[in-house]
Amino acid sequence: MAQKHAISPTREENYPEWYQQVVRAADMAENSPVRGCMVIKPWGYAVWENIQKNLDARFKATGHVNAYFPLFVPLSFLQREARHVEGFAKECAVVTHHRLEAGPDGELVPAPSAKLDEPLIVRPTSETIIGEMFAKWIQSYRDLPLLLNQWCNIVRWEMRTRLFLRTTEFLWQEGHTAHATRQEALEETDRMLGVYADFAQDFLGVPVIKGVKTPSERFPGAVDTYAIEAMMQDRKALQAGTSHFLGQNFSKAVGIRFLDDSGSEQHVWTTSWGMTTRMVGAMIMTHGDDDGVVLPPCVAPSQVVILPVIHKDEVRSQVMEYCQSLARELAEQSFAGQPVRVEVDSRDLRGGEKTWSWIKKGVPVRLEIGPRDIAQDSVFMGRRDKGPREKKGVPRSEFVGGISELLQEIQQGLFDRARKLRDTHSHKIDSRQEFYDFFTPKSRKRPEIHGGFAYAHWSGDRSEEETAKSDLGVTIRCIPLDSPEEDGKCVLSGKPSPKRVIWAKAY
RNA sequence: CGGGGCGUGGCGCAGACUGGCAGCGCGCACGGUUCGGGACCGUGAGGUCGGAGGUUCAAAUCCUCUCGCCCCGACCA
Repeated sequence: MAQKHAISPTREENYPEWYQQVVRAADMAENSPVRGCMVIKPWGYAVWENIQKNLDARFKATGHVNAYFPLFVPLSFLQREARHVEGFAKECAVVTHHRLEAGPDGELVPAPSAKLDEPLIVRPTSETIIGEMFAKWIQSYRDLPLLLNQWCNIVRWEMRTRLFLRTTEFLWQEGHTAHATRQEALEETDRMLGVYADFAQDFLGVPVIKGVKTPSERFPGAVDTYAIEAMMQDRKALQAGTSHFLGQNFSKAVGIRFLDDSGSEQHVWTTSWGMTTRMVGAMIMTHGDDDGVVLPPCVAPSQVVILPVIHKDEVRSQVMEYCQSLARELAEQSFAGQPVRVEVDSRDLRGGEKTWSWIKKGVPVRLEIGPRDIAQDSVFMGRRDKGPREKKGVPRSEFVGGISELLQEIQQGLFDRARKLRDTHSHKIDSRQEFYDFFTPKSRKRPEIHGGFAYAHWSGDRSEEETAKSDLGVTIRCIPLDSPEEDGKCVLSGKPSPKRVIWAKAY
């Protein structure tokens, strides 16, 4: 008896629970014995590795190089930038001792004699420690720009966590750059925002909007925070990457000075930018369906999985040989500049179960190969962007020759579908009543999927943001960079406004 | 930190009100029948019921204390 869907509940029934079940069914990650920390399992980690590989190439192509800085930051470093401390102090893990010993009850306790003179914090971000090194390395305008990136883990002691979307420890990259002029630093901030947007859209098929954050949503210590915002299938916004223009805030706090070409002392202008394992969650919530994860081909660890159909031992070697040669032939093809990634699944599992395991993992293309297909020199193909039973036979040579186009078609199709969903649920809103209606679910007890992106005017007043947040749980996600200047009135206060901003419920 | 809920084989749960041999479904192992499909039948392995103390002839169940986790809120990539 076939189930209707592989994932229960469906997105419609209970979106947050659907998400958890999808991650689980795809075997991508699970909660660990450590509070708020996840274990990323091989399939999930392979996705992250592909993200890393592609992003890293984009960083290199824009002139950045990788380096590595310590996991620990002296407490006093954090304190140097006033707003920075304020923002991060309440979520810092602190190391106070360097040795354990048996306590009165025989249990291990931190040794009083091994108390650190100055506590260390586990980095929640690395501006201060990297800035400290920058100050040593930068003397002259000839040392600039300095364009570094590091791949590492971060700890932020959040109250509530969810796999990939928000975990106490997470993986990310953080770019840190120093420039001679304000203009150069602004250009860098914008360039990296562009890199993130292109990556999200072209690689992960996640449509994003580039924008600047309001002061209340700004990175602690930044002059301006830019972000890319995406809409998930529950119509909530997810911040998918940030690029900060830090001005001279950190260079003044840490003392990063140089002599310019006229011999006068200046402070450098810095930027920082980051993207995290949250992107895996963003991708899942953008493309996933009621049968599980749907992976865009670019990021899929395996783009094609071959499922040998063997129901008699006599055909085993023939079928396996055909599958192996097909796999080799496919791997000689290329997609997005790389060899097609193919896997032959020879696990000792029942056919249906095996097929469904790959559906739940989100592999773009499945090929079922049995004696019948071999006789016709064809493949029996299923696509993850179509229904699980919507399969068809294709002549082998035609399939192999067209694999690159097929993967491209799936990649593009997923992006288009996601953009359509976002556009369908994005509206210009001009009255307070309409605004409240848009963000109020019909059923209060069990809120249905509702709302979306409201393009509405905002006067720039903080109190209006607070009203929207306390009344509706809605915040300004960003002030879109590409939206035109347009005189209007704030949808909440009626005060004059120069531009529409995006309001939404957010993760 | 405020409000709710839950800890029972690997996973999901029942049993608790009214104390009486620790159960069910899934998964797992083996055998068989099937199989271009998430099949079925049979057999089997696996639990000191989160922990400590108490009441009792007898505690998963009642009482006291304690630890942990999840959900809703505030915080957030």
